[in-house]
Amino acid sequence: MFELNRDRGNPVYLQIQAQLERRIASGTLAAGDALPSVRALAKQLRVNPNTVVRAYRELEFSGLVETRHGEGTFVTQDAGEQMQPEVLLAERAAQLVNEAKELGLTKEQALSAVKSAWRKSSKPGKSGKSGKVA
Amino acid sequence: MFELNRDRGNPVYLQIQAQLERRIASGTLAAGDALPSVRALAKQLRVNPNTVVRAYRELEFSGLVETRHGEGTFVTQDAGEQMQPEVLLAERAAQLVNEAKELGLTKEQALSAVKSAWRKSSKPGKSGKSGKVA
DNA sequence: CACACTGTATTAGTTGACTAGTACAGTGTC
DNA sequence: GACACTGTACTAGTCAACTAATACAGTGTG
Repeated sequence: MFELNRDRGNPVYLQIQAQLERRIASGTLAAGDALPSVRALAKQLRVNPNTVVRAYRELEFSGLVETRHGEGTFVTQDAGEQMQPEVLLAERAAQLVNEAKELGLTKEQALSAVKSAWRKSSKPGKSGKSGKVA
Repeated sequence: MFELNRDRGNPVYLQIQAQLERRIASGTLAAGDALPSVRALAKQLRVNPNTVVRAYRELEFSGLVETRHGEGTFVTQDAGEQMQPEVLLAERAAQLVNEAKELGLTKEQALSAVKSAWRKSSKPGKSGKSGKVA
């Protein structure tokens, strides 16, 4: 069910977090559902319980789950809402707008950049020389 | 001239890199100009020469400067080009388009997200509950 | 309360990112 | 070649991120 890379550079707890987020986004985990207990998931993934805890904490911080000591960890009511594609994209859009304004660009220029990027991403297109992998 | 924070969490070499990028973007450092020597800048910043080297290497990797052993480090011909606001924004736009496609959204939805973000960023606007600081 | 489950807290080991110290190597001028 | 500059390579120390080991604490059922 879960798949983990134990390479350095992409921490296990982030992978767990991401996979749970995907399940919440897809509705596999719905509001009110219990997540696996930290011990159960840790055993399944052959990982320390604390690593699972770390993932759950991240999810809790972003409001997707809530934990009740002694009971378990549960998907919140508005988790599905937060994982709507439009909501997720809104974060990136905010970043882009932020940078555009810092650079002194107009709204039209920002929109134009997106259109252009959309075009380029449809065709493979040859890019100019190198670039950061980031 | 240069200002450094020696806090953990934002490495000195990245700060040097960023400040040099700003000067290239603004034209203070033009194509063909020599950067300060690694020793000179290191002395001025009270930092190890290798830290400056690290910054120069990053700039070289992104094609903004080129180094000539024994001579110095120089701004490349197309550095100014690369630092055009439109070019910089294009990277973010590509990220946004990428995510939009992964989420299965349309071009119109992506554009709409940007417009909406622009609107929200103009007014202070009250946001909903918490959120990642990221 | 005993028990079996749940999450929580404390402590410690490993590892890579970052910075520094110091020696090496190329360029140009005298 | 000597000298004063330039970048380069190697080695080492410090620190925070990540993971684990293990003990602590709450919940619910018999």
